[in-house]
Amino acid sequence: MKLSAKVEYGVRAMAILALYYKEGPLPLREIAEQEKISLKFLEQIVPALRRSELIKSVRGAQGGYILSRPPEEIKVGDIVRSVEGPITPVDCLAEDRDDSCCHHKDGCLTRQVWEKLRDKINDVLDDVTLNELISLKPTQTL
Amino acid sequence: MKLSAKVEYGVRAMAILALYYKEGPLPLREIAEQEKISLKFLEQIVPALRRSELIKSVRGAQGGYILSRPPEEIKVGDIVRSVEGPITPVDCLAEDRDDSCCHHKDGCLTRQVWEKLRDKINDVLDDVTLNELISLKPTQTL
DNA sequence: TAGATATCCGAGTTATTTGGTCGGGATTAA
DNA sequence: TTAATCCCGACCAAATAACTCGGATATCTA
Repeated sequence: MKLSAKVEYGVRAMAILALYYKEGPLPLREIAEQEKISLKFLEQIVPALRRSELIKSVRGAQGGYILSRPPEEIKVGDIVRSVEGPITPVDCLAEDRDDSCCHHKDGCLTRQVWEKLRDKINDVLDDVTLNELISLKPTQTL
Repeated sequence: MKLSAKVEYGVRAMAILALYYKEGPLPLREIAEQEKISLKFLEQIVPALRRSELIKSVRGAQGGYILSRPPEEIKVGDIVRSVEGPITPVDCLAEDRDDSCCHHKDGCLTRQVWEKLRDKINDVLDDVTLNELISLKPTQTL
């Protein structure tokens, strides 16, 4: 029950972009430095975010990335699903196989839990926007 | 954001054991057949459940496994955590590293979401007992 | 006591996924 | 024109997942 490093980095990157939202495009190099992420690895993560239209790219010198919409309109769930695809706790919930979950024709005993789990995960992640992420600021290292 | 096959099989196996709870120990062979799971793979999954005292084993001929407690007292969350360990959506929530989540000394922007996510996942899974699993019966293949 | 039936244990194997790296091409501001 | 930047695809190593296999140990039944 883990998120991939890609998702974690993706969300961190988006949080940084939220902080710089009003200041025009921010190059990946900056994000990579601030978050201590390999630039090359970051480059591999952001295309998904762009294709989902969560960010826009500005090519060439002085270019970079900028959020497509204000931070309060972007949910963490959007980011997670963009980078990792739809939330599917177990394979049999994938879209392509509407019918046969397991081999049981008489109804699978466990499917309901997994559906509920999937829905709740989406709920939690959709309940937090980038704006909340950067303003609820620090749980403080305490 | 996937559960392992072990967890999925583990929950399925526990559901079967719940169905047979009143009939004494059920051998793995039976479960393996009903759920079309490799016996040898099942053998590798159940020890965790036994060590967590969710099931008891009866060795020798006519032996098998039986739930340690009635189905209504066993939560799906118990099973998942038993087989897969504690729910940690991202590594920095693991127990051993209370302090440094990421490299930020000034408080990590994202940690809160992951904590919330972890808690909600546990909530959902702890909200369903084996009894509910086998009595809410079929979402019907529909 | 002799099977037969089970659990139990640990090592080995294969396939997939993850978490990257690397090289270079296309675009554009200065 | 040069330097900064995004963009794309191939490659790679390590870890993990999903099994398999062989056999030891316990115990019921006959």
